[in-house]
Amino acid sequence: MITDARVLQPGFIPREVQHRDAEVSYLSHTLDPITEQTSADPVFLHGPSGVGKTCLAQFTVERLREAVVSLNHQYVNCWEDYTRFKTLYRLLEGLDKSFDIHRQSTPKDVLMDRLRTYDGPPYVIILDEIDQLQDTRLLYDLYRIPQITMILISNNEKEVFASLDERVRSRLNTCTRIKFDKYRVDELTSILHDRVQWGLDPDAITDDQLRYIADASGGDARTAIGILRNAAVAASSKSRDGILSEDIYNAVPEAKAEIRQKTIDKLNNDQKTLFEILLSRGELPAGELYQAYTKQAEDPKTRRMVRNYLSKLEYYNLIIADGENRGRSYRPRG
DNA sequence: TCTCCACCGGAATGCTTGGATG
DNA sequence: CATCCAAGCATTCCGGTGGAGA
Repeated sequence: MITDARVLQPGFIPREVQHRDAEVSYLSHTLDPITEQTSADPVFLHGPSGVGKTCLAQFTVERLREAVVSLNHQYVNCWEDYTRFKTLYRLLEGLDKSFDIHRQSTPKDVLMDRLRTYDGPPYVIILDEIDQLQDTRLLYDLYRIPQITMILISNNEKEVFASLDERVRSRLNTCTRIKFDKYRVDELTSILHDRVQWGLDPDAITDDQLRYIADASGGDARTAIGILRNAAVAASSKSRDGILSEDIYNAVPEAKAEIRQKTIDKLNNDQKTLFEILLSRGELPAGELYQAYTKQAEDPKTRRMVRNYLSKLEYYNLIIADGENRGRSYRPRG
């Protein structure tokens, strides 16, 4: 029944992007100078998760590559590579210039120097989840490298700009910003329909079932495709040639749990402890949470460090922080 | 309305780690 | 092998904030 599993994978880049015509043409237009072998101004893509920001950026760069004779490009997820070193390392990797860098610190800033001396064709870099970068001056440094064109992606426009260093902000304030809204149910349905066409037997699933999935995913394409994948896998493991509604009902919580589990796996022990306390006890004021944590953790960290952990958990959408200052309390999400 | 204080989060400083270097 | 050094994590210090209670 599954004819091509790749199109149901999270990182798959489709050959056509649907319902984002305006965004695609806006982005391509901004990147136009690259076809003349010069770099373009930075672009900032923002909007909630699962609305096609990453997909569209990669898709557009892919298309640009077909039109331009020579062009280097690289995608970096700043959630995973959030330090200056790791980000720079990835960027050099994209130019095949990282071969002799093996450790976390060759002399002071060799990586940046090497990037600065790059004088090849235009280098288009996609920096995803830039709000996770701990050193935002990196953006300023990259901005000043003439060959580099930056596509910046983030969920939260305001927070990013608030956290930026003054010099970066004044530069990026004027750059092109493209806002992405959540997909509507009919849009998601047709996106799913497209994936089915490439990845499943045509009769495996009905339009009504696709619409149900689209509705259940809350406008998030990643979740929707995850649900479709799980339902398809469940059906084919039972050697059926079509997806039953039952497969879909089961796949909804499964897919959501999968996405959540992926982020939980990235937590360290202290962060997990905090999250588990909130899961078992529900909402807690900050003080009580810290007390519970010190009892449970074998080597409790300081209050300040715990605040860092909690803000990380909040960013990961695992917990919700209510209230300001003195009255703040934390509770698990969902 | 004023004062207190729990809590937030920025910044400076300290500690640990592990590849590089002689 | 000993030493060096910056990354990365953690602690310390501290000003800011807003709700509770006098």
